[in-house]
This record gives sequence, C-alpha cells and structure tokens, in this order.
Amino acid sequence: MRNRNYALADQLLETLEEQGHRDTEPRRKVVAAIARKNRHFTAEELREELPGIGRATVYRSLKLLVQAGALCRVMLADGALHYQLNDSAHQGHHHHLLCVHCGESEDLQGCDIEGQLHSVAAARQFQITGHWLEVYGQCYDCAESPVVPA
Amino acid sequence: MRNRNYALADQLLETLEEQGHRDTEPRRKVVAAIARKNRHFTAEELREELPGIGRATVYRSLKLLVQAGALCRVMLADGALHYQLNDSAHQGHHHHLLCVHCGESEDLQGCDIEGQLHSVAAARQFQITGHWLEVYGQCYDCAESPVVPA
DNA sequence: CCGGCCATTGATACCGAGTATCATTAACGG
DNA sequence: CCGTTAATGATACTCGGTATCAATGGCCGG
Repeated sequence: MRNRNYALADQLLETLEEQGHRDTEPRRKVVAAIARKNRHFTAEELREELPGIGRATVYRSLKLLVQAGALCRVMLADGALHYQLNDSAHQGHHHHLLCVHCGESEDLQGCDIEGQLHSVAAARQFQITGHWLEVYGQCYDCAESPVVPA
Repeated sequence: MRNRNYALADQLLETLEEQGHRDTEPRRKVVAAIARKNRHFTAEELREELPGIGRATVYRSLKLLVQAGALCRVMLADGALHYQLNDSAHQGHHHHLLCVHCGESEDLQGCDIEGQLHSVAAARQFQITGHWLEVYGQCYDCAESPVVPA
C-alpha cells in the first residue's frame, strides 16, 4: 500500500509535468498527501496535513489536478465541496453514489443519463453541453447496520 | 404584469404566514422584490435592490422561501448559486436546463432520471434518497443567433 | 557548471456567500 | 392595550477560495 501511494504520487506529479508544470518541493508534498487519501476530502483538511505549505499553494495544486482530470470535485448532500482522486478506471466524466451515512462514494457508470437528457432536450431544441449530477443515499453496509451517531 | 407581481408577492407572503411566520414590513419588501424577478438571481443582487433592509433579513427570507418550496436554488455552470422562483406548475422536485449564454433557465420534467438512477443503484444495493442535477447548454435562441459578448 | 528567466511560492489581504450574536423593535393574540 | 415572542439589523465572524506581489528556486541554454 505504501508502494502504491508512492507510485500514485509520482504518477500525479508526472501528469502535472506533462502539462508543463514544474516539479517543486511543496508540490511534491501536496501530491503525496493527496495520494495518501482513500476518500474524498476538503481543501482545508488537506491543508491541515501540510503545515508549512502555504494556503494558496494547496489550492493551486488542487486546481491543477482537477484540470488534469486526476481529481474530481464532489458536492456532498450538505453542500460541502470535497475533492476525490479519480481512480485510473474512471478518469472521464462520471457520477457518484454518495452515502450520506458513512460518506463513502462509489463511482457510477453504465448509466445512460446523458442519452436520456439529450433526447429530452432535443425535443425542446436545447443543446446540452454539460451537466452536474450527484446522487445521495445509503450504501449497502449502512442500510444493513445503521449506525446511530452519538 | 404589475398585477401578477402583486398577486405573486401576496401569495408568497401567505405561504409564509401559513408556516407560522409573521407578516412584517421588511419581509414584504423582500418578497415583493423577489416577485418582480423574472429570472434567477443571487442573494447579493437581491440585497442591492433593497437598501435599508438588513443583510441577514434578506438571507433569512430566502431561506424561508426555499424551505417553503417557493424558491429553488440553482447552481450555475461557474458554480455560482442563484435563486429562482418556482412557478406554481413546478413546485416539486425538478431540474433545470440552463443556457450558459443568456442565462435563461427552463424547467425540465417528463424525464425519468429518478427511475433510471434507482434501477442502476438497485443493482449495487444502494438506496437512493436524493440527488442534485443541473444541465447546461444553449437554448434554441442562443444556438440560432449566438451573441458574442463585447 | 553557471547564470538568468520565469514559474512558483507563501504571506497577506481580500472576496462572496452565508451564519451567529444580541440588543432593539414590532406583530399579533389574549 | 399589553406582554410575549418573533423578527430585525448592526456587527462580527466563518468558510472556501482568489488576487497581489516580493522573494525563491527549477530548469534550460550556453
């Protein structure tokens, strides 16, 4: 797992370099911290793990990684914006099933939302260029054993 | 139209009274300003039209109207949160087709997103409790005569 | 290997959208 | 008409993010 994280961090850094961005010390640290995450996180959470790294640098790195497609933004049910690593299988456009209980998120694919939207929109001569979708609910585990918060 | 706006304002106020909220002078002014709107707007826009009304009062009124279902929140493509009057036909859950050009929004119904999501989620034993969807694109008018901003 | 250009950094201030606090005001029910 | 209590508005604060800008340090060309 440690190895996987190192590899992931390097991969992310490489992605950034391919886009013409420099390989700097602070950037390495930010990317390494992100690679360690196994769930979505907020920018502030990340920043707290990186004392000594400037606030702006953390936000800049996040923005670059989102642009590069390595991270995606996830809107939680309460409106909070989180960031999540795209696993290599789902780099493209996809949606999330977000468990409002445990906060886990599953990628949702094999869902023809786009097709359906296009056909409805076509009837009104509206040309769709994009959309934003988040789905909230309970994952299997939480539905089975609902944990009541203290 | 003036009549319609007055009627709408009264209707909104009435809705709030039904929920047990008082009929106050500032509230009347806020509601009247909202009733005058024919498109989505930000809280700050609204506030600028209401000098003399406290910031908090404007936000409180918006919140009450959203809770009452008379207003809905709309997320624009750039991430800005706007508010929009629900016309009486679409009080329930619905989505928007947002034109990124002119900013117009059309309500989207007759679209079985829910059904489709449920069937995909069922396969993973995920229980959907809600979702958030915004659709961006170009409306018919803007696609026909694309206006290039100055 | 060195020098310089320029991307990057981090401190700081700022911004937008909204909430918390709290003393004052005013709605409205008895 | 009066008291209760909701509502108001001034203010300060929060949260998430961006703008500014002088100082730093990658990296490329010589």
